[in-house]
Formats: sequence, C-alpha cells, structure tokens
Amino acid sequence: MVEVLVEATTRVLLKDGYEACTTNRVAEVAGVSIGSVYQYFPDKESLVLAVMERHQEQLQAAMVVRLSELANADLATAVHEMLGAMLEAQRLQPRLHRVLLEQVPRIGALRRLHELNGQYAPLVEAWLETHRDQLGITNPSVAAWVLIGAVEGVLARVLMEKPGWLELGLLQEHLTRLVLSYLQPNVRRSKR
Amino acid sequence: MVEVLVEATTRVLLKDGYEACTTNRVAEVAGVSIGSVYQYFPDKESLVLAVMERHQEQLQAAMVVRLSELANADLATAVHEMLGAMLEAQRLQPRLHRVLLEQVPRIGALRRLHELNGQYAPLVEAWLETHRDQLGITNPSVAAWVLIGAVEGVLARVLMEKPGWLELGLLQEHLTRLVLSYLQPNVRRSKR
Amino acid sequence: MVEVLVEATTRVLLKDGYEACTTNRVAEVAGVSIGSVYQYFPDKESLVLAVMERHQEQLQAAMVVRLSELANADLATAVHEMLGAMLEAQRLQPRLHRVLLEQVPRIGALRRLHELNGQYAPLVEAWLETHRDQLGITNPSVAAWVLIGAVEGVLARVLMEKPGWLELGLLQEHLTRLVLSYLQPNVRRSKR
Amino acid sequence: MVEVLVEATTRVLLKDGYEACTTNRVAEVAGVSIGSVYQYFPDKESLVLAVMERHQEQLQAAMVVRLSELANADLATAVHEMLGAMLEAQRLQPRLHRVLLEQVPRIGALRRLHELNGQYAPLVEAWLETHRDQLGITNPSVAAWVLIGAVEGVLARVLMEKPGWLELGLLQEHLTRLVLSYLQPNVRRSKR
DNA sequence: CATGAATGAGACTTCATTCAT
DNA sequence: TATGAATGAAGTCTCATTCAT
Repeated sequence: MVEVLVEATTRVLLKDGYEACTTNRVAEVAGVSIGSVYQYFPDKESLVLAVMERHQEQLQAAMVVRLSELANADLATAVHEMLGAMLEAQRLQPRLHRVLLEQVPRIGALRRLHELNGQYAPLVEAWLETHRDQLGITNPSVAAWVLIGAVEGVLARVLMEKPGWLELGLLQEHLTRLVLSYLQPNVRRSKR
Repeated sequence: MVEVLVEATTRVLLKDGYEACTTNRVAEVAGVSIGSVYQYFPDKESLVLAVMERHQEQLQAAMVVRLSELANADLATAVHEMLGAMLEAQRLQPRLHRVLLEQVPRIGALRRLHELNGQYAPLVEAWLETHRDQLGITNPSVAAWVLIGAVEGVLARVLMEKPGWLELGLLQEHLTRLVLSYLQPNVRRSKR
Repeated sequence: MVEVLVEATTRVLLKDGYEACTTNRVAEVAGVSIGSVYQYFPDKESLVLAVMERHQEQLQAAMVVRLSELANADLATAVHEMLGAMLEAQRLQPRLHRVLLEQVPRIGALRRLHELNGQYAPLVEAWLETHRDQLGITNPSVAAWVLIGAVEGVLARVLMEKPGWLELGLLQEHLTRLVLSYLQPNVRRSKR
Repeated sequence: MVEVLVEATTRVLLKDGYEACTTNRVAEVAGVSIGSVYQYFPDKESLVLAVMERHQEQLQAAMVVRLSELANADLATAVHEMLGAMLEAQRLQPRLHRVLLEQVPRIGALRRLHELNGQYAPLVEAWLETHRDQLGITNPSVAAWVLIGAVEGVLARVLMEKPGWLELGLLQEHLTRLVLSYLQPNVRRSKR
C-alpha cells in the first residue's frame, strides 16, 4: 500500500506538477480511498518526502553498481567514472528529479533533499582522505563539501536548462576537469 | 506604493516564510488595503518576483562597485576578487536569499531567479573570451555555463547549511581554486 | 444532500433574491459546510440551474396530470384545458418562478430556462400536426413557435405585474381566445 | 458627459456583456475618470438604466415615424404596419436589445424595462377603444395587456433564438394574424 | 468639476484533514 | 483496516464606491 501510494504520488507529480498534487488526487490515482492515505502517511509532505527518498535510493543504487568496478582504478579514471555514474543516474528519471528540484517547496522537503545529497559527503571525504597523497588538498572535509556543492549546482542547471546535455559526453568531460583540476591544481595532466 | 509593497513582502517573507506570505498579510504589514496590492501587482506571484528582482539588483549593484577596481588586475586576482564580491554580496541579505532559494515554488518564480543568474553568463563568457590566451579552455560558452552552475551550487549550499562560513575567508580561497584550476589546469600556480 | 442543497438554494432565492444568494449563504441555510456544496455542485451557477430544473420538472409533472384526461376532448376544450393547466402550474411556486425569471443572470442560466421551455415546442408541433385538418395553419412548426412565445410572454407578464390574476379565470379565457383564434382564424366559433 | 457615459456603457455592454461591464471599464472606455461617472450617476445600476431608456426612446422614435402615416388606414393594415414597425425597430440594435433582455439582472433594471414596454398599454388601449365597433372585444384594457405580453414574448424569442427571422416577412404575417384574429375572432378575413 | 489612488467587504473556491461507519 | 462524505479555515482576487487633491 505504501508502495502504491508513493508510486501514485510520483505519477501525479510527473503528470500534473506539485501544485496539482493534492492528497485526494493521489488517492484517486492510487485507486485508494483518501482515508487510506492518512493511514500510512501523517500528512501531505511526508508523501512527497517518501517520493524523494525512493528516488534518491534509486539514484544511489544505480551509482553503486556503476562504481563497484572502480575499486582500484587510477585517480583520473575514478573521478571520470564517478561523474559519469552521477550523470547517468540523473537520466533515470530526469523529469521527476526536475519537478522535485523546481517545484517542491523547500521548507522541510527540499531541506531533506539536500540532506540526502549530504550523505555523499562522508563518502567523498573518506575517499579524498584515502588518496590524500596524490592530491593537493589540505582540508578534505571542506574540499568534499565544496565539490559536492559544485557538482550539484552544475547538475541542477543541466536538468533545468539543458536536459538534452545529459545524453552528451560533453558534460562529463567538463565536470571531470572541474573536479580533477581542483583536486590536483599543480599537476600537469595529460588531456583526457 | 510599489516600494512599500515590495518592502512589506520582503518583511513577511523573512519573518513568516513563503507559505505564510499571503496577499492579505502583505497588505496588512504594508498598512494598505488589499485592493491596493492588486492595483500594482496582478497576482501574488508577481509580488514575490518583484522582491527577487529588487534583491538581485542589489546584489549586482554591490558587485559592480567591488569589481570596478579590477579593470586591469591579473587573472588570479580578478577571479579571487570577483568571487569575494559574490560572497560579500550574499552577506547583504543572506536570510532573504535563503528564503527565496528554499521556499519559493519554483515554477515561474524560481525559473525567473535562474534567469536572473543567467544574466551573468554572457558577461562571464565575454570575459573568458577576452582572456582566452591565458586560459586552457576551448569552449568559453560551456565553460562559463559550468562555472556559473558550480559557483551557484556552492553558494546555495553555504547559504543553506553553513551561513556562518560567509564571514570566513575559507570559502573564497576554495572557490578561487575551483575556478582558477578549472580555467588553467596545466599551469603551475603559486599558492595564493 | 443534493436535495438539501437545492432546497436551501430555493429558500435563499425566495427570501433574499439572487444577488444575496451566495454559496456561503446557501451552505449556512442548508446547515452544511461550504465544502459540501462544492462536493456536489461545481459552482454557484449549477446550484441555481438545479433549482430551475427541479422547478421545471414540477411544472411539467403538474401539467401532465392535468392533461392526461384530455385525450379525446374537442379542440376548443383541449386548448382551454391546456392553458388552464399551465396557469395552474404557475401557481405552484409563483414567487420562485418570478425570481428565476427576473433576477437570474441570463447568459447560461436563463438560456437554460428557455431551453427548458423549448421542450414544449415538439409536443405542440406534433399536436398541431395531428389536428391539422381542423386548423387553418400552413406551417405547424412556426405556429408552434409563435404560440409558445406568445403564451410565455403573457405568463411572464402576469407573474411580474399581476400575480393576483393567476387566481382568476379571466386570463384563461383570454389566452384561449388568443390561441384558438390564431389557429382557426376563419372559423365562426361560439363564445366560450 | 452623460451622453458620453451612456454611449460607453452601451459599447461595453455590446462588446463584453453585462458581467464584464464594470464601472471602471465604462470610465476607461469613455475616456473619463471613474470619479466623473459618479458625478453623474449615483451607482452602476443607474448607468444601465440610462442605456435602457435611451434604447427604448430610440425604438419609440423609430416607431412613431413609421406609424404617423397610418392615421386612417383600415384595421388590418394598421395592425400589420404597427407590427412591422415594431419588428423593424428591433432591427435597430438587436444585439443591444438582446443583452439587455438576457443578461441584465432584472431586479430594478428589468423591472424598468417592462415598465418602459408598459408605456404602450395606454396607447394600445386607447386605440382599441377607438376601434371598438370593429372589434369583438369586451375589455380593451385586458386585451391591450394580453396583446402586449404576447407580442413581447414572441419578439423576445426571436431575438434570442432566431435573430435572422427579423429580416424575413414571415414573422410579421404570423404576428398580424395572432393579433387580428384575437381582436376579431368572428370575422371572416381575406388572407393577407 | 475632474481626477484616480485607495478602499475593503465579501465572493468564490480549494484542499488537507477527520471520523463515523 | 478501509472508506469517503463532510469539514471549514483560509486563500486569492474583484469591483462598486469614496474622497482628498
């Protein structure tokens, strides 16, 4: 039932946008009574939150698969592949991602979205720590934080303004360069 | 009157957030009749839009002052100062900026906010074009686009998660590094 | 509930007129929440429309009873009785009928009222067709149309200006004469 | 000024209908300040009333011209011409007439419209009185009243449902027959 | 007289939520 | 547990009218 409701909410969000995503509409699309919605979700916001979380889980799952192979790739390859994985993940449900990003009122909900993105921070930080010797950074914690913000910012822009670019390799190159040269500013690198 | 209304909207936005920012409340805080609100603004959204635009103008004005002195600074200094100006601009009304970023329903309004930020694109692009010989970039247009996204992303994160960092020099260093090394990946740079 | 709402609307219409017939007032008089009004009627107009339709049904039902006995009366009697039935029907709720006629904004609603009256046209036409041999008319379709207009016009005038006359036989005689002599202009008739 | 305002109201009524006929819109179309409207008319209703009255005057004026020649025509001709004059009068501003009839809320305003039509009553009555010897009627007062109602009813129907018929002679024949045979039920008449 | 900015009561309508069945 | 009719607070917006200039 929870699944049915989250599914229905996603569908409504996609088809009609956040404004038109009323609890009654969700119940209708789910083929369930409105009462049942409140049996499983305390309020409207939690419905949307659940959609976000499920979406985020899917993104992560998609990335994990892609990244598991990178165990001992070199730095440049690792970054390149990781960003590729992120871009690919965006392609899973770009329209949903965009609606979530654009239309959902942030208080509460978007906050949560950022928290979800924040989950990456420790992972990235740990990774930076591990490769510290190859990197020109002094504060892995801040570096991770800055990188996540920067990549998130570019991804958000793509989604909102140039969704078509998700299909191109273009962005992956640029992001790789952004990240790599930030991490190794003094290193002369061969062009990828 | 327009001024009074925009002012009142800003105040309500700051004090009560977007959800509680109703037209009646704005009128009340402005000390005018609700009718007067609709004499000058066609609907609620346009009120918030006006706040955004005024805010953006203030940001830009603040930056222009700060940047006018950079006419013939060297590349590294120019980037450093430009980012310093942006960070300082954020300090003007960080809470307003945050509310705008976090709570305003995006379709329509946030779209406009991005458009406003998009104004920078041609400027940045032109600047990159001008300094092309010193830069290791091949496509100034995409580079400008990526940089704006990245910086925007980091700034948004600061505002939402670490507003205190706006006061520190920390961020400026990191952003400078992010931008500079992206622009000149192969150049050995002295530590700033 | 639908019944309760139509009933309440009728009451408000009668007591306060169309202008004062607001959805909130109807809900209040019906003793229900305003939300319930919109659960069953899409908007204000449809409420009034429902009143009209119910009223019209009542008129027709009243007439049907009265007319069922006329199956094989002679022409003059048939016309006389039919008009009597119409006049009597008006007496059912003359004040409601008047409010509907006088105050309801016509576009949409009054249009519908005329449509409802237009239902008579085919019946009258068929009847004229049936008795064609006794009548001096060449175009039953136009004749029906003219007669309905004429009778409607007189009835409207009675309602608005001389509601008292509904109680007298006076009008029935005059209308009968109007209709009969129109249908049989060349026939010498004994005074009814 | 009064003239300008009545003119503007007429224009708005025709172009946008009664609902959209707001006082501010009238002022705008008249090229005058809203304040000036209230200098000459106490409220919105009186504006519409003035339009009605001017329209009615025009109808009457048109009819007077047409009827002045009938001084000593025979009965049948007189009726025929009079109805022709009425039909022709409707052609003056059929759309305005229709808006007035259909859309204007009657309380107050439509009442007045009927009063204006009621002006005919004494005239018709007097005329019936004059020709009493040729007519088979006993109560000229009621007869006049009924005839006006009947003709009004047919005219209203034409306007609303078959405005095209105003151009045909068809209606004039039928109305003439309606009126004449009502007035002279026992008289064998040659077909007009 | 003319102006038109300002007024504000109040209309219609939505939608998250409850609760008796 | 599921239902869904009922709720009603609250929101946006309109427009006839006023009154100081």
